[in-house]
Amino acid sequence: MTRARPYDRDTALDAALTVFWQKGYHATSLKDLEAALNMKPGSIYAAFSSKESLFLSALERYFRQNREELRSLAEQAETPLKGLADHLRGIGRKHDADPQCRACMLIKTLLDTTASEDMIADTARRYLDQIKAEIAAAFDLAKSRGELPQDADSDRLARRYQSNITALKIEAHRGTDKADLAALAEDMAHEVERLRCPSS
Amino acid sequence: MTRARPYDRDTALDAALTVFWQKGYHATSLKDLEAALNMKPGSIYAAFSSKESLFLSALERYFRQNREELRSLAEQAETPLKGLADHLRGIGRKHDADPQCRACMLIKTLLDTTASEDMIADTARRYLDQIKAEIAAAFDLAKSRGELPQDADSDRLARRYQSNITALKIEAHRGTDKADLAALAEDMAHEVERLRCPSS
DNA sequence: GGCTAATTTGAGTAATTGCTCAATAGTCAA
DNA sequence: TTGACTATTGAGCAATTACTCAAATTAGCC
Repeated sequence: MTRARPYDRDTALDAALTVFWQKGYHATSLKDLEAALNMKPGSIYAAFSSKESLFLSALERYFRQNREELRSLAEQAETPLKGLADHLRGIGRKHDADPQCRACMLIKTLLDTTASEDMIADTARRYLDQIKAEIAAAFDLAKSRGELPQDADSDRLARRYQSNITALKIEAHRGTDKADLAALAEDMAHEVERLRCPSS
Repeated sequence: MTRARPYDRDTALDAALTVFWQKGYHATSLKDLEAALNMKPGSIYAAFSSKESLFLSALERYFRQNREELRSLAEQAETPLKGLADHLRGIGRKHDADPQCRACMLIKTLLDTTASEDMIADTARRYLDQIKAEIAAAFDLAKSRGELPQDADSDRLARRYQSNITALKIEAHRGTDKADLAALAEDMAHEVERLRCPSS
């Protein structure tokens, strides 16, 4: 019996993320993971210690990707506010092939996690807070550029904005059709753009 | 050994709903249910046939309660739009004892459900659609009373409104503190009230 | 080629899963 | 009191769970 090619950590983590995203932490069995990672139980445990630890590593990968996406979007945007508005439109337009992977993985994790898995829920919460901070930074930038009034409350706006993303992704997961989803995203984007200072 | 008092269906369903709400469908074991319902496995299966069927019955109960709450709120409201806005404020104010039971059970179910449990996911989707229809009816009423412009799109407004409720409840589940949650709810409520016809 | 260290393997672990059913306990009309 | 009927019991089932480890396989170095 020949031995399989040594695993590649990132490839394995991506595969794990996909399964966990599709089925959720509890509903994903080691058998599922063995199939997805193409690794036998022993290898999985040698590499990742436990199912929980593997999940946390996959979740971290998801978080990093999302944060990076958000940052690069902020950099490329014409103005901070337009960047935020267009990001919403982008989510509304995107229709992932897999309908099970449309909701935000962090939110899904938060709702799927029991009191007996503090570690996981706390991690998801921390990541969500960090993303909210990124959003708040974008609103701050908009303020410093005069795109938003000086007395605008960045944290409050960020919370509202993140709520919109959460809801929009859940709506996509729910199966809302393309046109309706785009309309919802447009409503949200419009709300962001209405914040703009008349003078700017 | 004395026999336990015969079970009361609604009491049992409420208990089941609580556990399922706290832990989710997958993470809830029959042992958990036995303890919560104070029934032995045999009795549970005699009464509810299967874990899935018990879950569906509990979910239906949750749905009926929510629908009723929404309807009675619509009836009592000063005006339809004010009723909808105040409902959001109410959710923002409410701080349930159990932080695991703050997110909407239908959304939680939708995200927790794998492809292998179509029945459950589809049921949750149907219930969500019915609730959306109730909201749309409230917006329609607002139109017929001149509170909303005649060209307002009730379905679109309803989708947006339901998204707000989803996000608000998830934010509560996340553990956002009272003041911030209330502020978020106020933002959402304000958005509803801004729809009002200037003439009304 | 031969040696060593590092990986992978997969049968097997104990514990838990959802669930069954023969035995038991209670109820109530006759 | 009896006996027929219903509801409850809980030990126990096969299947699955997360996980382990001694043996097998490989790669890297001399």
